[in-house]
Amino acid sequence: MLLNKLLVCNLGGEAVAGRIIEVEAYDQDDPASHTFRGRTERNAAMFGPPGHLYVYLSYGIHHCANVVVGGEGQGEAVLIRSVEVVEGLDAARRRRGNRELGDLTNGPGKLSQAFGLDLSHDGQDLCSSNGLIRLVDDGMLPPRSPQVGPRVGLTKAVDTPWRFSCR
DNA sequence: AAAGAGATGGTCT
DNA sequence: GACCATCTCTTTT
Repeated sequence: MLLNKLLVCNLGGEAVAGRIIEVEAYDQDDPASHTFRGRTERNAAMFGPPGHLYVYLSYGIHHCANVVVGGEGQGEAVLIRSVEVVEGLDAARRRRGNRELGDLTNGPGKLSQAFGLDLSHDGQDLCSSNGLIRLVDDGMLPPRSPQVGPRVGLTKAVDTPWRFSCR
């Protein structure tokens, strides 16, 4: 379960951490998934070992971050759609053009920008203790039990109810 | 408050 | 050459 874990990044000398509050799942049988048509150069990380990062460029402008799940060769990942910054707010806001908190990391492209993530971080291990990008379970309980709903922002398989949030 | 359009570039056919 | 797992700004109600 990825919800309520912390994404911790130390990039460009600026540490930013955030609590994951919304995610969206993709697997190889999903027409909307990048892995639907098999392995390519771009989606290679999704077929790699779980616990690694998959970053792709969206609409030529934004970066989106996923956590690889499932087993190696499975082509499954979970897109991080929204987080709540708990550390490094100054750096996050500077990268986001000094935007208000409610507009800071409430979208996959926005949070990647706030955390300084880009294509160069594709495939990174999120579980190694000395990594610059990490996924941390701090044992905190979710403020709300997880909600399930249809996915958004897609053109295929829109109704597959694989969006989860605890907002 | 809601709806529409343009930006922009890597990846795949 | 077409397609997008998005965001922001502008226009319209």
